[in-house]
Order: sequence, then C-alpha cells, then structure tokens
Amino acid sequence: MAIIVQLDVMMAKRKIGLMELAEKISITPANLSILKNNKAKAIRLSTLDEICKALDCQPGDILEYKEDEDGEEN
Amino acid sequence: MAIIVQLDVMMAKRKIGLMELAEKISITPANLSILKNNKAKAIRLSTLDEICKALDCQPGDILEYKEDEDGEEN
DNA sequence: TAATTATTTATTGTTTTTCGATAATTTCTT
DNA sequence: AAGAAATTATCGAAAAACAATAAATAATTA
Repeated sequence: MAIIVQLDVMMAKRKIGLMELAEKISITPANLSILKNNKAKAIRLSTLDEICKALDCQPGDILEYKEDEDGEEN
Repeated sequence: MAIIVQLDVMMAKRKIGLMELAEKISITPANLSILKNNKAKAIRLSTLDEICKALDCQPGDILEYKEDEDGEEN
C-alpha cells in the first residue's frame, strides 16, 4: 500500500486539534484517529468531503501516493 | 457531496481505455465505470493505490473537492 | 449500415470496511 | 500530579466495495 493519509499537516496549518475536527465533521475522535494514522483501508467520499470542507483544502493535500518502499503489507 | 472523481482526464492523458485500465488494476470494467462516473460512495485506498500506480499520478489528479453547488444529493 | 467493440447500467450475493459507541490506555500539556 | 488530548481496541450494525453476470447503450470501424 502506498497511499498515505496526511492529515497532520493541514490540521497544524489550520491550528485545529483532533477533538475539534472530529466534532466539526461529525465523526468520533477514535475513528478520526484511525484515519489520521493510516489505519483505514477505505474512506467514504462523504467523509473526505467533510474533511476538505472543514480544513478548506483539496483531497490532494491529504492523500498522497508514494512509490512502494519495502516493508509494507496490505 | 462535493468530491468528484475525475478519471477521464488522466485516462485520456495516458491514452488508456476503461477495459485496459480495469484489467491493469484488477477490477471489473463495470465497477471501474461506476467509479469513473461518480457513482461510488467510497473507495478503498488499495484501489486508489492501483489507479495511481497504473496512471502514474497522484490522488489529487483524480479527486477534486468542489464547493457544493445546489442540486446534489447524498 | 451492419458488425464489432467499448462503456454504462442494473441485479444479486459475498465480503470487507466504515462508523458509532464505549472503554481503556497512552501521550501530551500545564 | 492532574487533566485533556490522542491512540488503541472491541463489538455490532449499517453501508458499500466488489465479483459475476447480463443486458442495454454508445462509439468505432469495416
């Protein structure tokens, strides 16, 4: 797997914490944390939508395709 | 919903048709068509990965957040 | 125009995964 | 140390991917 979810950067830029963002996009902090730390295997476009709206950014600011280095499974 | 899947552009750029891409990423043409025409409600990161790999592009080339115009449901 | 190919749409069933709810744990921060 | 924030884990329900398939529509080509 070489798709990386990079929420940290935009969150820092917007100065918003996980709790606050979670509330804004109506998702539990637990699930947002999973998303934030690349533990999610899929994402609903509606969720991506909420995130982009809340952080005022594009999917490309959050999702990155990185050439497979070794040592990844999935 | 304001997340748009824009596969057409990159496919044209790479001169690859739906059938060929579908085979490359190991998904049925039917399902790829659904994805291509914004009928999908979610996407597996593994699928996004395959697409980026096959089209040699970034998620941001394929996914776009567009401010809600009216007349969309979901 | 007819035949062929590519694409879209629809249906059904299986499997995967999100997501809420919750609790416990760990990591900041003050 | 105490409180807040973040992570991790578990369970169950609902949603959705995806395969397989078939049928319909659009596009291409002979």
